[in-house]
Amino acid sequence: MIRIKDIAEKANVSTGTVDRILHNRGRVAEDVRQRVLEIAEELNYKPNLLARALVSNKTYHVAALIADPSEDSYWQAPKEGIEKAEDELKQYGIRITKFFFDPVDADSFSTAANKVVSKAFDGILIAPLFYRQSLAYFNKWRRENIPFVLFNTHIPDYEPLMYIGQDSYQSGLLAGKLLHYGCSETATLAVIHIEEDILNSSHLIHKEQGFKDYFAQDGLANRYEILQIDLQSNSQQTIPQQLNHYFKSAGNINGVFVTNSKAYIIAEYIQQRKLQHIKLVGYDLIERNLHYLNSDMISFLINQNPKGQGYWGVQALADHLIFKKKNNPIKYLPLDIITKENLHYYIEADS
Amino acid sequence: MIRIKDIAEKANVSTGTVDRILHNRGRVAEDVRQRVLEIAEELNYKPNLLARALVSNKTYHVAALIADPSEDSYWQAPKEGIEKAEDELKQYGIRITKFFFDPVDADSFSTAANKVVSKAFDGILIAPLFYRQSLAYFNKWRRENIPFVLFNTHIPDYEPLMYIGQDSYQSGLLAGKLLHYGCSETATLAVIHIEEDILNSSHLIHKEQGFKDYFAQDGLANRYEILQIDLQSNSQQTIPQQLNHYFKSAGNINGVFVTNSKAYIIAEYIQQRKLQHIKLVGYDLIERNLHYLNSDMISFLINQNPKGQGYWGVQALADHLIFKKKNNPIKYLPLDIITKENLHYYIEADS
DNA sequence: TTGTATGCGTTATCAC
DNA sequence: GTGATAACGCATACAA
Repeated sequence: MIRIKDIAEKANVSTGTVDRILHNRGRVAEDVRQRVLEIAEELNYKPNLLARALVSNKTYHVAALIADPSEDSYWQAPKEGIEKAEDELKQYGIRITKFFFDPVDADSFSTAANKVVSKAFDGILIAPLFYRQSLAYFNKWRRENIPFVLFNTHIPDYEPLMYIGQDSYQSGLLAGKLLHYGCSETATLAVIHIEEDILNSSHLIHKEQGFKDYFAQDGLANRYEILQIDLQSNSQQTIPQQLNHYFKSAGNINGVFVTNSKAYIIAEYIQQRKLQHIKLVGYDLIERNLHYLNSDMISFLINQNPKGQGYWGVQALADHLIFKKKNNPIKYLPLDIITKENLHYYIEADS
Repeated sequence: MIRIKDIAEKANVSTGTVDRILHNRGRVAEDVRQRVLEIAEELNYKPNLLARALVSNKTYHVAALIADPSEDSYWQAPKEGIEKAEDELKQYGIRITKFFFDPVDADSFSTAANKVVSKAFDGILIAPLFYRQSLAYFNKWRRENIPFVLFNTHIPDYEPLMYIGQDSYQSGLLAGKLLHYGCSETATLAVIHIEEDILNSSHLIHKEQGFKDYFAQDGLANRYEILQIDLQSNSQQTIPQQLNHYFKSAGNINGVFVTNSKAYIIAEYIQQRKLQHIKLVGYDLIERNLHYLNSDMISFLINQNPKGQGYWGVQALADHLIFKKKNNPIKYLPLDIITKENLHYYIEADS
């Protein structure tokens, strides 16, 4: 392994000079600069990250801005991922402060983001559930050169350090495949959005589009009918009543794709109405879904590794802050297909 | 973060003394020993792994004993995983020497293992495909206190540092679920072993057992017929001929589970005979399988993350050698369900 | 039996 | 512009 000292000796300068060149701190003669850079290149110098991390025993304060797990248990997993990463990285000087907001309340998001802004953090991990509210903060952090990592929801064009999360469109395609495989040659399928403001959630639209595009491929187009259903509990009818209506008018529904983590609502309905033949695909390993996965009401859950999203988000910030490593600006986590039989590998994934 | 120095000050001794106590190097007064250990406990001392790795810039020589990828392309992935880990760990002093053997030749395994034994390595990663031949080496390494990690094939009772790999029985259950989900209320299914000496491969038996047990559960037992088929190309008939025979005598086969990475052989047969309605589940993301996965001849491939097995195997040795960390003695990697639509996350998984 | 000094590779400060 | 040098936390050789 080549050290700075090796480069220095070969170039007949001191380690201090080499260091200044390698870090672009100026105060060096141009010819020396050229020579040293050439030698570093030639020797294929790679800094020793251990030594670097050891010497810079600075504390880095990172803010994590996520939805409150007590409002929506889905957010428990990202929180755990963040905490796991913090645990591993705290000896390298990473400190994390978490800020929670209500996932259905844009104002609470802004309130939390304002708290973050008032504190001067070295890096920020954020799940920008609210598009419009997020933009101003992104601009501010970009101006101030504070690195921020997005996860769960992608908002391009604001140069985050990284986006970590799902490929929504692709997951819709996958859901299509799973229902197609489980249904006969011809079938009626429903895409159901539950308790969502669809127009404000581009990722739901992408999921639906992926699902529909799956069945638009050669030979499938006229054999499968795709319904789009919207369920909101705050209307005149309860959700089961609304479902009664849809299921009656559709005649016979063979498969259902729920675009968020609320598949358990459909599963419950299926169970009560004894419609077990309906294949059901949804998202996310939350407890109420797992219950129906284990009783075979839900066929498959697509897992977007929410814990991993939190974990890798913090790791990306650490790579940047501590190790000055460069990462890809985007990291899609695998779309894991979960069924009763492989579930436990994914919920015990603690190593 | 608590340092050795902090403990030393609190105990009114020097850092050298604390160090000797913490590492059990003796030459300390018993009362001092007690006091220091108490203080370390009380302060919750955690050694700084960075500093430790930095100072002990020893080179650790690790041997990796795997099957030759040019004999069976499945082994390309473990090899890549090993190389990826080596790349990450070489700055911490890990050097890996790879030894290849022919996966169908027990003698070549012994030859390779003998080479390993003659060299004095600090740690060994091994895929013990041949049970009987492996045992003597395990005993030797255990006697000499050389840590060895098993992957791909589990041989308990010899105290490896760790086993990393698949849970064969569970993967059989999973295959059962996938075929059950894709078939109608009643069906005939085949478990096919291809080119294997089954009696000598306990993991194939476990897979088959898991598969059968899936269909032994309540309500399924008398609706599904399970055939067991053995294919060997070195008999009088070609494999397609043998398949003709089985398929004819069975009447109608609706689904096939191939217990190793050779599902492509069945896929080819299905395609040529225009039996596309047959659902096919197999193992492993090798190129010939992927081709048929993409053309929908193969419905699902179960991935056992062979690259991850190599990678984590080396990591486990490094944790032990460099960081003196303790790991669980067993690590089952997730049984990933792969279909055309989520495939690319698993083959590009390089981050 | 105990304490001190030195070095690992990098960074940062300071004197020249 | 440049080159010594100290420091990060740990391990260890050697002096006491």
